[in-house]
Amino acid sequence: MYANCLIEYPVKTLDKTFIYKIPNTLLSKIKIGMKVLVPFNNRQVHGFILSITNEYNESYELKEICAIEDEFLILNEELLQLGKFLKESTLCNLITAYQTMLPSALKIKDQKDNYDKYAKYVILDAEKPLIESFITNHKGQKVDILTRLLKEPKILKKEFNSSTLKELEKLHLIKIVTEKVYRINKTKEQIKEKILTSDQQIVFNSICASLNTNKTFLLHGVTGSGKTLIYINIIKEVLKNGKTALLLVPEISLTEQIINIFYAYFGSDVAILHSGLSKTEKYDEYVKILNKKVHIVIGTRSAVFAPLTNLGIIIIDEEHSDTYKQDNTPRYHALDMAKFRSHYNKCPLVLGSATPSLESMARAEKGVYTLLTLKKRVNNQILPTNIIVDMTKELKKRNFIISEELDKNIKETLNNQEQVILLLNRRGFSTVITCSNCGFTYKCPHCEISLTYHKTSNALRCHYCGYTKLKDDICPKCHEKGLNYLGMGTEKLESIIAEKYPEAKIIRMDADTTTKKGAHDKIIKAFRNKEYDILIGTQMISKGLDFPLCTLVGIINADTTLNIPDFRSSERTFALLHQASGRAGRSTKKGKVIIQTFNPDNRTIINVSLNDYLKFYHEEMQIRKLLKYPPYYYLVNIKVCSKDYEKAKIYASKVLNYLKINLDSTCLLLGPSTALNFKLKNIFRFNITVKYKTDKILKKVIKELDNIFAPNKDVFLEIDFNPLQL
DNA sequence: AGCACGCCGACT
DNA sequence: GTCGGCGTGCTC
Repeated sequence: MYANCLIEYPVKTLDKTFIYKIPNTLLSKIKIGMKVLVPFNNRQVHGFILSITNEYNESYELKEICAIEDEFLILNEELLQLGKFLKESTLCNLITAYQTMLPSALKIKDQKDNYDKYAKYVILDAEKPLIESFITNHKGQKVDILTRLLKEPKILKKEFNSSTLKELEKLHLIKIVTEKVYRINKTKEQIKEKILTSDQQIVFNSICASLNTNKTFLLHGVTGSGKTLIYINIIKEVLKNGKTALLLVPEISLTEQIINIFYAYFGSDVAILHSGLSKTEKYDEYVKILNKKVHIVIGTRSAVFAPLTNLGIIIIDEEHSDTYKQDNTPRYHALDMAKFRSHYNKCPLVLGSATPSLESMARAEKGVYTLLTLKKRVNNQILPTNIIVDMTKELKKRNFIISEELDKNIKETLNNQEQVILLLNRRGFSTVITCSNCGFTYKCPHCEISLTYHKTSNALRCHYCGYTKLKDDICPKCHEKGLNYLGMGTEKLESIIAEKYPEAKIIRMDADTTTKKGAHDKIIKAFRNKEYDILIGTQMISKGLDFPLCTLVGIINADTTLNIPDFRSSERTFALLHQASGRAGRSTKKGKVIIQTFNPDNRTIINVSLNDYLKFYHEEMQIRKLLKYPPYYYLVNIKVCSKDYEKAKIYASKVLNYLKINLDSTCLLLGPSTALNFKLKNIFRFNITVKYKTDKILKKVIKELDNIFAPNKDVFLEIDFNPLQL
């Protein structure tokens, strides 16, 4: 028998299988998907067995497989195929695909010692009557131990004095056993079952009616409409059928609440997978899944590769979130992987969001996905009232940061013993020039995208098409000398607020205050327990959190994300502001949201204030159609990278030429332009973007291009299909 | 990737 | 004469 093996090195030249003879000693043990050790070019290397054959008729002599690395870690048929799909959709090496699918402790290179954790337990070693008679005839700790063991099947050894245990062991009354334990252990809690509302019931029913199909559902539910409860009920249904469930969430730390609810409902039947776990914890959780100890997996992006078998449902919560796309190789989208698994397992895929991505909504409109809508919040709470404040007017009143309206409302809310959330998204790092007099921002005439200021060249530039304009001090709209840099961090805001409202207790949550493990959870819990009155934070406070006492949300500057030079900036802004406003008034009291902006006429901001996703969606679709962006066109971004500026530049135009010749006229080409991170780690990168309608020819051409560049040493390509950022 | 083979320059 | 530079090519 012979085996085709994939070698551990992630290089193009080794991106193929090598054939080995299976020695007789291993014949019975070896299986497809196993990690093995093989001789390779006078060394021993790790590899995966991809297939086994009994045919071999080449002329050269074969080497034998040395050993099985891990008898129990096996990539099953589904995962092996999923890896191939991952390779195809991102053009990475096959070994890279399999490596990304495994937790770090099980990656092929990791010289695995033993990550398994064991514990010693005491169990009974005699019949019940014998134990009972011993108890009646004796006294002391020995009796205590035995009495407890009659009630509990096993008890941790370290709870008792070991010499006492030894005596009992000698009498053959107890035994000490070693068992594998998992580092994370949760138990079910007693919870009062919530009944679905009639709207929720309708959604639940239509998904349940399709449990044995690979339909994709888009669940568009307003903030606070109780999507989590629907997920729980569907999963219960799936478990009843003996199947398993996969729930993807954008970021675990922000979704602590969901996890806790699931632990409460399902206890040890849940495994979690995310970056916050230690290597060993992750290993444990993975092994739990592999050993079929759990039926439910909750996790972030890479959890889409969880080795669950017999999947009955896949749910992607906050479907629109950017975190589902990996931003380094392989640049996959969890949604695509989920679709593959949904087809493979013939199980439905549910995409949930209050602000679906335009791509998903468009597919739902076309009937590719089944659209399910939850229009009402549970208990019929009304959505918050949104007030737009024109900051250009406030500036004239010398209110730079807090408008009169917001100030008034903060005071009122504090007086009512209610809570305030202030959102300031300073993620827009690239300096944007805005006129403080009239709110004007520069836009590229070709791309309708904000221009970015480049200090080195003293120019404004479009990162999409390369359009460049010299820096100007005078605003072209109002002809005043009002052009200004925008930018203030949460830290500065905190001190301003502290000064303005000295009686209020303030807490800040952003990347700086949440570096430590568990810091997120601490801040959230403290705020929910009303230890603080005002929460200041970046976008991380906007998602899925539930603060019943919060009735006011203030958005300090709604424009920061709007001005990021990206065709998705409107979509992101809408999602962020809508999510943030959804934090207000989730309990009995009505919420209020104050949106401060320099662009009060901006369609996105107006639609946020109207709480109208569909209106936003339709308007934004018009713009995408006009500018030929997704979902009307697909995008692929090719970065031509080199340490040598000239080489990068020359090869970029070569790539462009190659594409021009080989692609048909329905494909549109942009660039080469300098990429957003033009010079990163001393590597220069040029962007070329292709807009296309069908990927039939395109995939082939890009693949070919990739192969042409593979042997090149000083220039390399980074290819990103469906990029979120260019 | 990593190692052998190979063909040219400055040294005991 | 020989040690060693890293260019090229191959790995079941």
